[in-house]
Amino acid sequence: MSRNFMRSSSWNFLQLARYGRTANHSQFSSSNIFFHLEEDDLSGEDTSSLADSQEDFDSAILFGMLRGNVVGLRYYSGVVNNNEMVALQREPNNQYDRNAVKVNNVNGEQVGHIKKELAAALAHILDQKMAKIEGVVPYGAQNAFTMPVNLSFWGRAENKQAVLDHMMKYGFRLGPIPNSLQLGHGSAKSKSERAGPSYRAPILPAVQMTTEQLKTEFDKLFEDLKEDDKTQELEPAETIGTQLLSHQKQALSWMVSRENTEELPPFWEERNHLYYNTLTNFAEKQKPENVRGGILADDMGLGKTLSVIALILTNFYDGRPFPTKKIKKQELAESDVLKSNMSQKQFKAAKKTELSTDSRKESETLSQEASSSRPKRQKARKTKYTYSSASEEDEAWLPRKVKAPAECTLHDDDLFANALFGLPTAVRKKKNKKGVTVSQSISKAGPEGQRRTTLIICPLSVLSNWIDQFEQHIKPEVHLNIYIYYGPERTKDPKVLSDQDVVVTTYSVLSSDYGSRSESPLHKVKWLRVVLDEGHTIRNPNAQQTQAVLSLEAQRRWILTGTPIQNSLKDLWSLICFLKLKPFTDREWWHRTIQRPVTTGEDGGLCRLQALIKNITLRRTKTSKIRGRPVLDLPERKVFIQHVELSEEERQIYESLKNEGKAVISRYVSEGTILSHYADVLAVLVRLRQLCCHPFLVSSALSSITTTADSTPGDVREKLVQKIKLVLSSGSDEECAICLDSLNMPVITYCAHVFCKPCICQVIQHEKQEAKCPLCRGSLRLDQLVECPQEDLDSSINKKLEQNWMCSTKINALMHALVDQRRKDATVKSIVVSQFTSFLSVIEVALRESGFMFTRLDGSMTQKKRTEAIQSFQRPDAQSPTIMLLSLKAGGVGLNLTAASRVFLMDPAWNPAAEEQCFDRCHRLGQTKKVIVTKFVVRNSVEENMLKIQSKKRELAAGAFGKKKSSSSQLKQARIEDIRTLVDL
DNA sequence: ACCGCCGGGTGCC
DNA sequence: ACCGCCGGGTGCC
Repeated sequence: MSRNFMRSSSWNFLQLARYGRTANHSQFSSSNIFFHLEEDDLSGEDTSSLADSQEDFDSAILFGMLRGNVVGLRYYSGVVNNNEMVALQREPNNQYDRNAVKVNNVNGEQVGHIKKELAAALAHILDQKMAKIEGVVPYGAQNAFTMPVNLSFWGRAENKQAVLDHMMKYGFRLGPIPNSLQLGHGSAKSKSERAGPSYRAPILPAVQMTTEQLKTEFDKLFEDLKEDDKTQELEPAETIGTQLLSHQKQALSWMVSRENTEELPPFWEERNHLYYNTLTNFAEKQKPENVRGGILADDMGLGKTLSVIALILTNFYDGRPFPTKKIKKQELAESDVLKSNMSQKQFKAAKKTELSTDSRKESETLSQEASSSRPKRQKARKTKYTYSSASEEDEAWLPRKVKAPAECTLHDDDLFANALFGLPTAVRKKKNKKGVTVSQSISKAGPEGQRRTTLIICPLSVLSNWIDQFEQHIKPEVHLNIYIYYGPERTKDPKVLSDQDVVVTTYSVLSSDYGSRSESPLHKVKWLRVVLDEGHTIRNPNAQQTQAVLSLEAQRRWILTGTPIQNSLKDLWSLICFLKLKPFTDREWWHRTIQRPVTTGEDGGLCRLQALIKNITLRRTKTSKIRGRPVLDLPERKVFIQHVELSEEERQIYESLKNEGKAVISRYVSEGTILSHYADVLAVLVRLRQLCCHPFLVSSALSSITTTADSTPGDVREKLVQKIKLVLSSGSDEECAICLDSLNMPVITYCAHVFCKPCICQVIQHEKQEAKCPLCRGSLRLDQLVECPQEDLDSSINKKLEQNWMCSTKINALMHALVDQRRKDATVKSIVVSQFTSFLSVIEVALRESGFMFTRLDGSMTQKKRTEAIQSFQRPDAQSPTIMLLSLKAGGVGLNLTAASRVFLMDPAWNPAAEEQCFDRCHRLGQTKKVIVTKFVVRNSVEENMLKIQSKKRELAAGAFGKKKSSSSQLKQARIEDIRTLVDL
């Protein structure tokens, strides 16, 4: 590898990691300790020349302040108040001055211009993004011609001097900082049970973790705000057939009140007939519209879906429930047939078809399956599913429930409308495509017009769950129209959608529709309500998916997520945008008023964030209590850390590899180049972690990564192959930056970024010659993508396994526990989790030897096989496997493995949250037994050091999102210390 | 703008 | 006076 390539590739590798931090969509999540350490490590590199123009002024410091003037006030309509924040915007095409800088108020209305002499100095700084300049008008807001403006200059520390010098050249000296102005598998079944080899019990006692250690940062935000007005309960509409739990009634009450509220949004006050924003000091006559929605951030398993279903039916229209009034029964039955919807059974059949197909392609013809197997007649049922097919489309847009005959009278329409809304209606004539004139009722009154449709957007994996739950919880006699907008036969007609009560679709369908904008019926409907299930999937503001969601038109907006803040405060911004919270939908105001104050630890910053989140979020954890009783009567859960000691042979191999790694790392440390050799450091650590599990895991293919040679094109390719293997085996959160899902057919780009093959191919196709890497904007070519030779990693393991099987300390400890458990109670099921799927393969051998029945779930399995594995494991019969081998990242959030009550975490994860989520797959609603989690950690190894660093990070985080960090050099030193800690240097 | 600047009108004291 | 001074016209970038 040439020096040059080494530099650029490693730079990109790092860049990828850093991007993961800033945009939270890299395969390395920021929770990954390594990459967390990255942060602004690249600040010294030539980042500015790269198109990485993301506004990451996260680590911005204040350079200084300057008083300037805003001129030309009389030409613009934008007004400001004293002390109001203003935004500066370059106007390079101004015909009078290429240096022009506009001054806008919070609403984006132009107030004036920066006086030209100053603008001449500022233009370069703004254009080169050397600093971000923020303005506040201190006084003189009422002036007719000019007004003063206090400008504060923010940027990366390394740009400070250049900015000061530049300003000086133009005769401006930045002043000091006035304190007051800082606002600113295939499943394998063994034969019969037999004893198998015996395993020793671990020598060291298991240590239980305290609940405090398990507490997440997000929950800390809610801690001192338990004295809420969110304890009111509301019984759901009678159309809901399920008895709601107390906390679900609270959720319902809170959601209904948020949808119907007339209160001002957070940080707004009414002051003498004007509406003031207390953060920006912006005021306007028009009342800022309240957010009719919010974030339901309950823990997984508390019933968010049920709460939303209850909301839809309870607050169906204008504070009223879904109508229960029966419309002529005959007509109803008739309409059901005419609409040819699927029966429940058929839907389930269709669902299986759906699951058998690769979820990513979303190409199965759900509706075709449905319509081909559709019966001629069927009984009325509780929930109607409307499917689009060519023959139905023309009629489907007719008013719900009643297919209006062509000669439909005004009277009938009125009846219909009244039954629906209890409101006066007007009737207008409309022609459908066939030219048959029918009548359609349109509600005249009501602030929401005729909107009545709720759009639910969810990941494909939970789509069927929504349908199941609608069926389960709505009384049989209630006829709610649900349209599943999915599959190639989905309607193109927005009218079909807007005549439903509920439309359910997936993020990927929405996103692909959005790609052909003019065609998307989803974007033409004025929705009553849009619900985002697993709403954190829109956390990357640059993703097309997010754009597709944000461009939906809706009055009531809800986000369901158990993890609103996954990595950083930034995750919240997309959510806030979706909720249309003024003024935060504009990135600048979000930064200035919330994000920066919090991250820099500014006074009151956290309080603001708390106030904001408290206002729009309802969050209960499984341990939350209502009137002193836990919201869910979940059996207790205990987490034990089981330390194990390596055997002498293992220790020998470990120490020799460790010393080898130490030598490499200490050389980098002394050269001061460690931070630019991350791939090497990572490789060392991965190998050590693998050794802690089983020596077979250490792939010889990875060991050559540190060798440096001259690069031929073949070499470059080989390096890329090694890099992708490293990424795939590192156990870090492998996520595709495009689909934000776990990697499917991973490929690595020439610039060393890893994506799903289908995802990146789509990008290349779409952008043709111009295609650029979504992460670093490096050029992309189809023929330069390198795939991971999948067979390599696994086959080498399989060969070793076939040839000479051997045990390991961890396998010994696991098998001891499993055998012991089987002796005590053979019905207890266990989940065995590892980040290394190859380790799962090794464990398989041990399980077979001891006659355990097991199944396996990992990321390489098709959706169909996954479902089979889950179903067989969840079955209560005696033939059902008692052990599930699970790869840490496999399966979506909804994965339900409640059949298990024991979890064995074979190796510590970088991300404690990933561990937590894994435990929750069995510790959730439906779990009847006490759950015991065992984390195996090898004494005196990287694993133990990983735990040390994790807890050290937790302490450092102190405030929810980490206060002002130390200087960049201190940070770098800290990272180096972390690496040294990991290898005992 | 109750300013600054511009350019025309004007011109002893 | 190729000045000074006066007062009207005028006004972002």
